[in-house]
Amino acid sequence: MSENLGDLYQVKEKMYVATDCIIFGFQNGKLKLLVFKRKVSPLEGEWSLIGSFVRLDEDLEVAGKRVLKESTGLENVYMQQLRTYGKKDRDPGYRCISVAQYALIRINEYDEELVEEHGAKWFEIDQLPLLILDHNQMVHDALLQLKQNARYRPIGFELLPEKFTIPQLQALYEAIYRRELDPRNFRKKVLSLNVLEKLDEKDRSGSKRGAFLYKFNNDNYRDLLESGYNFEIA
Amino acid sequence: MSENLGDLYQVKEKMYVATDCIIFGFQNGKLKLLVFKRKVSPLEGEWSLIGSFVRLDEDLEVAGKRVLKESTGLENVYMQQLRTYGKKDRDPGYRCISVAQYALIRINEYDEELVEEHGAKWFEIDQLPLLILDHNQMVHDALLQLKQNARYRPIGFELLPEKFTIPQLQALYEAIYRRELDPRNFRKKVLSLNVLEKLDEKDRSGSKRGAFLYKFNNDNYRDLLESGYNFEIA
DNA sequence: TCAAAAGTGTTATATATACACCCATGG
DNA sequence: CCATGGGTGTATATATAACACTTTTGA
Repeated sequence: MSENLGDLYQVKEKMYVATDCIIFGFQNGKLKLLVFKRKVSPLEGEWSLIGSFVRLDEDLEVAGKRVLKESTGLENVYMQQLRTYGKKDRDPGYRCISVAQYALIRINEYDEELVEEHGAKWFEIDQLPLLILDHNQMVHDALLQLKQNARYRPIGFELLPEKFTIPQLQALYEAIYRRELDPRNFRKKVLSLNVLEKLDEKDRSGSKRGAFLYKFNNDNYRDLLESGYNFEIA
Repeated sequence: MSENLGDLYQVKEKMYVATDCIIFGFQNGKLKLLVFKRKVSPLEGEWSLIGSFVRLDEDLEVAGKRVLKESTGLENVYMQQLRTYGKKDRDPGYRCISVAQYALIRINEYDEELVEEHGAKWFEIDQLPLLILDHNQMVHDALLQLKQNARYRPIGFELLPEKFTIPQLQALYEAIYRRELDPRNFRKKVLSLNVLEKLDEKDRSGSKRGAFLYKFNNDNYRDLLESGYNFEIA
């Protein structure tokens, strides 16, 4: 029923609707992307994002989560619609529009076997291979939105393990913003937001001295959002 | 070819793809929306956004511009994809996803006859009627994005006539942000951006004394964007 | 003992906010 | 001559940016 003018002209043509997932992870101070090697023709053997056709009885959002689960085993992941790519000749085979969605996952939690089974591989964000169709464009747009989004919501936390150190968090923001941040200013700012809980443990993987672990406090975050504050960092 | 996992399962089903336009205008200090009275069944006589099915040989973006032209006569309008609405039962008739796009138009430039022909009407943004399907949700989302977008790009200018006064511009931002702004601070800020050209004419429609008209300087705007500046106002 | 990362405070600068009066004009 | 909206400047508070040294510890 979303026709209006369409009705008047009696032009009603169905087309394929796909969804492609831009899966971000963060490891060793680097922002990474999970990319898939196509096992089927056409374009077999080329790199692409992980996607699927949307089924008739399936919400768009559900389709995205299904793809993510099928390829990484993960559920309950932060996922957000990016935009829809609908150039008429974007897919040379047949008319197909694609709703791109991006996911932020904890890279230590995914199912490695499943990922391998799907011929997927993590690439550093600035060492991406050529992807099929408009997938490089999708990644480019997703990075831009991630950058903007990170200013207003603490989505950085979605990419870190439950317990993380402040230097790790800083490295993540540096990777997203693609610039260095001052450690004193960063720490001051992020602690002033009052959404981090300091734990008694230390993580010694990054240095001999070790850095204190923190975890994210969701309640305080909600309060903060409601009070109209924003998470602009650096 | 955007299938991947989809291929593996051989699930390939076509569906309808529509586009709906959220058309904003600004008049007498009020933000307004152009809404359409359905002339066809089902839901005949109900208010809805203006939309159409996307044709097989038509870019998504082109479909949006076509709808806008067919309903208002306008071309070369600022238009931007909002997001895609794809709940499986959003349209009770058949499976149809809709790519919402919003347009900012100069309310003094549209083709009144054409609009009337289509049974369309301007509503003030906070006096909108109930719209069909998820169209109220679309408007809600568009308003939010407009608000956020206005902070970083001078899209306010798209809604004003070519020549406008600073009080008009302020009223527009007040309508978008839904709060009052201080006239001294607003003027200072907006002039400091160096994208306004003061003209020798005055507009006396708002007061006896009259207010100087300005126009928007696109070249300086481009420079400003490149230098990384943002248009955050108030 | 030293290399390497963690942690800490202060100052300067820029930006945002608050605020009140005069100006020009048509009616 | 007065009511109405247009136009202006300054002082304060807040946020951001710049900057260098001490601590801890395993190798």
